[in-house]
Amino acid sequence: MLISANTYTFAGSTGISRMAQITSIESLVLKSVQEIVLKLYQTQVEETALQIQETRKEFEGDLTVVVFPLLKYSRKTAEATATDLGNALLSSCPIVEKFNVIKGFLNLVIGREFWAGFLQESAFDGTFGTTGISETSPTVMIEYSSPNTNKPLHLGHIRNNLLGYSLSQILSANGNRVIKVNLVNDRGIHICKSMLAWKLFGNGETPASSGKKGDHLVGDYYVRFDQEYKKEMETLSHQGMSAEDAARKAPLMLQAQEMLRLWEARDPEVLQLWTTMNGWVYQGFETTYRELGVSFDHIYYESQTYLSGKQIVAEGLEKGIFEKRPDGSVWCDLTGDGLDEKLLLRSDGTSVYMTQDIGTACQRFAQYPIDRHIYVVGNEQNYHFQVLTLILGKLGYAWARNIQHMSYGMVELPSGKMKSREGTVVDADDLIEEMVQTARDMAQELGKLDGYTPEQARRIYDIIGKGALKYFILKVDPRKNMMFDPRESIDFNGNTGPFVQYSYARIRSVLRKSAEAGISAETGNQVPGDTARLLNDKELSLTKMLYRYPRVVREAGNTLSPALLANYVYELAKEYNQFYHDFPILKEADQDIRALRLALSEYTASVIESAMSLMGIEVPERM
RNA sequence: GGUCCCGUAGCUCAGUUGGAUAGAGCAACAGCCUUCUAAGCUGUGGGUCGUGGGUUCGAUUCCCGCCGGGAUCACCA
Repeated sequence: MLISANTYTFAGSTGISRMAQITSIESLVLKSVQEIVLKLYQTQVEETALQIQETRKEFEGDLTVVVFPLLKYSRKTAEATATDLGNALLSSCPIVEKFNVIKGFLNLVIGREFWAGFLQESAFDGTFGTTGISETSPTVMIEYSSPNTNKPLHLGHIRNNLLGYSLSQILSANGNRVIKVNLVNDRGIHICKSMLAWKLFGNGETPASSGKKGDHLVGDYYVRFDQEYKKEMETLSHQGMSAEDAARKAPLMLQAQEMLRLWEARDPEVLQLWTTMNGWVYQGFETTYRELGVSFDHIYYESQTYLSGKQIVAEGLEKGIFEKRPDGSVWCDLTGDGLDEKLLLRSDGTSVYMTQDIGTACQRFAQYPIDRHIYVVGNEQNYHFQVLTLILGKLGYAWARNIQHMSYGMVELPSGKMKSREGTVVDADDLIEEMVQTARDMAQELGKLDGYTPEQARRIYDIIGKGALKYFILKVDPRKNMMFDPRESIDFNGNTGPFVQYSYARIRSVLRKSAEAGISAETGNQVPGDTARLLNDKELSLTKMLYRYPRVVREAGNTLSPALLANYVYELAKEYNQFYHDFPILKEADQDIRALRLALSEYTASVIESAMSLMGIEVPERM
């Protein structure tokens, strides 16, 4: 459809050349093998039946053809088959320089000319590895963040936001038109709880009067409600009431429910309070979003969309897709799909979470030409999204199949699970500040930024602290639960964001010095004509790693996994650091070799910057 | 109880559509700064891939059972 699986553009938008549009070496070899098998064994094999993979490090070669599946056609031993194939490839496939056979594995060495050509023809300018938008680019809506307005954001939200933003970047880089949306849950009983507590115990406190960040202030009253509510329940049970009754009949709970009724009846006083307190929260959220570097193209509020699902449910009821019970509640029977029955409207006619999501989905697909809709929501809601798509399908919406739940795992702490009410959450703002603080302490201890103005230094602490946090979270496979150990997250060595950033900063330093010395323009580094001859082993393996980048970007898009980029960029930085350690760059006497190393350095920096930006991580010029 | 997810080094994690002797980081120990940033580089030790079967040329990967952990099945969102 959009891009064929095996091709991509070497050069950016400009450099059209003989190699500008080339097929990857894998598909090239694949085709050759197909032809050879047809010729030698008179058999037409499917591409999927052929196995070509990257050669493992401990063997010589770049690509490996696994010949076991071909033995039934060749009717020879694995070694003989592999050797036949190898010889045939040598003559038919010019990029194959030599081969070796170990057991049933045919290891192919790709010639140096190919790698040199790759370096010469590619535009390492930030577009490398990415696919631009075209006429036929699909539109992808991606919902993430989706906070409640009764408490500040915590570590769990951070994972959601970082994933959501990174996925938008990755999908954009894969030639999609991405629309980032946020659905703010700004109404409901939990919102009323903090409103009520503020009204009863707040004494008119405002963010301005107390100096508190708005979302934190409101969150404090949410906690306060819970404390006071518990006290009431205790009193009631001392008076002989059952725990269940106490929970239901505590005055605070009744008052909160009354407040929700008034809100739905658009009581002016309640609406006023609601508008004011939500306003505080939004200001707080805005700050946190800005600090995290995430953004949205459109923000939906549940207060504006929660009614829209009711109409659709009513229509479904008429068509007999749903059923009404004697008490007036409306249900969807999913027992035929192996699930339970699902409530869609309460007996009092009010809507539930599912009703709202049905409504917003319909609204969005009507409003935008969406080809695909991704919800970045925790795996605790797997059931919800399974039901949502099923119901939309039953309602006859063909686009229901274009809905995808990007289900990510929970963040756990060494102390166990995070629970808002028990105060065991890691607050988002606190965490960000701590990481930036740590970056500062460490930089000062190492004397890294001597000579920088305080503003410049602060900017860099910011980049490093946030880089550490983002990388720590994004490097884990999003589908899996992850452990967040604060002590470990603050480590800036090894497989961490700062390690990658440091590698970048060091390259930039070399490039600055080379520009100062007039050796080359900072962006004008080009590999020399006889690169194929000059490349040493380390430079060659660095080149091969750069070559892999476009594939990694695609794979990250296909699997919706920023972790692939993190793993890749870490490997790349490690590879470069070894090269940097082992070979002089500016001090290299041979001008051609020096030019080659400068170019490789610049290309590496460019790919690091690109990969990191797809994760929403900035890189510093110095650190 | 039904459905679903997870189990890889002491800890945190990688491990491509099934492929060769299962890899990193942290932690521990030992080296490398008169040379482009040592937030770096190099080396050592560390594993019955939870467990028992099955599928096949080959299983950490696919299927089944069991053990252990988690999520969910609300007139909460």
